Amino acid sequence: MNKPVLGVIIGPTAVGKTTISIEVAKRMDAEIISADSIQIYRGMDIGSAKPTIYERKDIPHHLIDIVDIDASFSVAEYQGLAQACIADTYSRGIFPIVSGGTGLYVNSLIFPLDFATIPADEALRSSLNELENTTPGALHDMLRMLDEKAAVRLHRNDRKRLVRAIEICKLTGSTMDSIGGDFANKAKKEIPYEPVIFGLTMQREALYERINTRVDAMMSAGLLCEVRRILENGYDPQLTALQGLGYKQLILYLHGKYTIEEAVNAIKMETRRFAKRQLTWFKRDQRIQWIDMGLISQREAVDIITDAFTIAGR
RNA sequence: GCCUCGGUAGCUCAGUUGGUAGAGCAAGGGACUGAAAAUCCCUGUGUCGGUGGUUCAAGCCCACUCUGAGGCA
Repeated sequence: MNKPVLGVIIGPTAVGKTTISIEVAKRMDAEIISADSIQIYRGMDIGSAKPTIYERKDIPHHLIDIVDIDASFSVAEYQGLAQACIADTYSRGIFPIVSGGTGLYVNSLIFPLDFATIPADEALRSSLNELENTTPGALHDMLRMLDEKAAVRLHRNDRKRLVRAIEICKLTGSTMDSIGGDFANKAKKEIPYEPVIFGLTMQREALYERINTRVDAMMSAGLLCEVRRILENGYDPQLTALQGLGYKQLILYLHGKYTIEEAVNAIKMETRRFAKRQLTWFKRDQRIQWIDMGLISQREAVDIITDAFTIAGR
């Protein structure tokens, strides 16, 4: 029995996913499901490079503007919403295209990942962080007692993951292994669709050039006003959402920690590094068919992807 | 024209009494299961401005030379 096809378009920031995805969707009367951890936030438009209302008017886009900036959100929630969204498009006879650059969000759909059902426990988290501050290495030692295998896998400095692992162990009394699957998919679980994945890429130098240009464009489009407005609305600069590229650095500028030039340069630099990390993330998924956007035109890329999606979908 | 101080990694610089170099940042590589634009790990990068000389041995000493900054005239 054939599983329905899921179109997936991934790639580093600024490579041109938005345009390509929309063009492919137009040709196929498809709908787009965003896999972007910043575009989910209402009010973060310019800095997150959200497709504009105009770009979205012909093609329904899902999972953009779904929460407020101070909402707590997680991959697990994303996975649930996206799976429901995908199921809904199938039921309406529509082809779904997942498009985005947040590796973990994408993987939550194209790997059979089961996230532990334990929500965040802020009190536990802050006390664990406190403990690590006073006794460095304490978290790793603690996890070793609770879940030897998880402790081996995590570096002793990787605070966030150590905290999360301890959180799960403490609240369930069991280990990570017994709760979830893993990337290697040893459990041989299956996802309910057949992903056809295209990765957009480009020579590093060209990509970096595009990033620099795009950051300048964001500044002329009024990113600073957007950031100012967010702060005026009373949002705490410490919020996870506001650690996003462009927001974090402009907040530092507004707080007088940076000159405007320094802030803009920092945005460019950190965006380049982010793109590198995205590439590292996606590199290991052998199913991805890579398209070098430096070698072919946008139109050709759209042709290739549309054809592949269409043929697979038959 | 003279004097002084510089020229060492992509950048800013360190380099002991001569034993062919090292920090930070940048960069590259990697990890990633409910914060992921987050978090974390690893790694070099060299005609020491050039040419001669002294020396077993020169980034370091000497001469010449190119070049930058400042000062004096």
